[in-house]
Amino acid sequence: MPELPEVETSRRGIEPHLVGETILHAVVRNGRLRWPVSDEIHALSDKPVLSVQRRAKYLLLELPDGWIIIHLGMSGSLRILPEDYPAQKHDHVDLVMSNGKVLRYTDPRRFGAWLWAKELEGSNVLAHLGPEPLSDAFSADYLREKSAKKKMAIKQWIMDNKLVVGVGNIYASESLFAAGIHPDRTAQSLSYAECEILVKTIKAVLLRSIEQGGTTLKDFLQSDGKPGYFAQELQVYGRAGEPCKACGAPIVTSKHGQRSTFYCRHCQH
DNA sequence: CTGGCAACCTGGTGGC
DNA sequence: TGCCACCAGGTTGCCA
Repeated sequence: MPELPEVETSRRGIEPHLVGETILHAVVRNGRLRWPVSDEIHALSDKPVLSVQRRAKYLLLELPDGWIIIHLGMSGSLRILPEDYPAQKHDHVDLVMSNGKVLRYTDPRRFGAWLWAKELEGSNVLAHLGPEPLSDAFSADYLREKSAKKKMAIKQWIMDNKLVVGVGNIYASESLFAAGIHPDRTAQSLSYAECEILVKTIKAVLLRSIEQGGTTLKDFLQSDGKPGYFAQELQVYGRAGEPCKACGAPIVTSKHGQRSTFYCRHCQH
């Protein structure tokens, strides 16, 4: 479920329930995630939450002596629940709060992560990440310069976290469609004008999805249990064989790396 | 350094 | 109903 808009939606959903409250302790039912849940998380006790932040697709809970770093992987989600709410099969981690609620992490595929870092700068997972897509650092000048010698397909390149973070498989296809750029184009082949358009459409697509509360695919729910509504606005993702909303030609699908790509042959060049 | 791709894990779907 | 192949929102790590 989680691309950047889903993570930001989760962040906004949980923040008011955590900041100013105290984590009494954690309950780790299954610590075998992408990496083992950090020892410091098992050992949490009586720590106030100072802030809830986000970097790329990582959620960052600031405590007085360090940071809880959470990644939702492919199938993870976070909800705020009453502390006596029964745990289900894939509910792997709870943070039990002083306000009678729990932050519950559910992740069937266990590709997610719960890590601890004393300082964010010392975190392996956050090192080497590119700029945030919604920041001024992600600009046409930047994209053009970084792409000058890249022969990689632009679809794969915009999904590379070293270039820019937060553009996942759904929004890569959606952004390229909105920009009218064919996903097979090499990164270095984009003109400056195309870099400008692509940067602009990536920001617009992500912002719009955040406004809509993320994309509902399979079972993504916001932290209050409501669905995200961006799926209704998807132009190409998951629409193979259906008519392009702009020209009526059938949307086609292909692969870049191991990931499905969706595009319109007529509208994207 | 780059690019390609297998791997991590579970569940849902569609074909036979 | 059963079995099996294949698909899925992300990221790392190993290989050539």
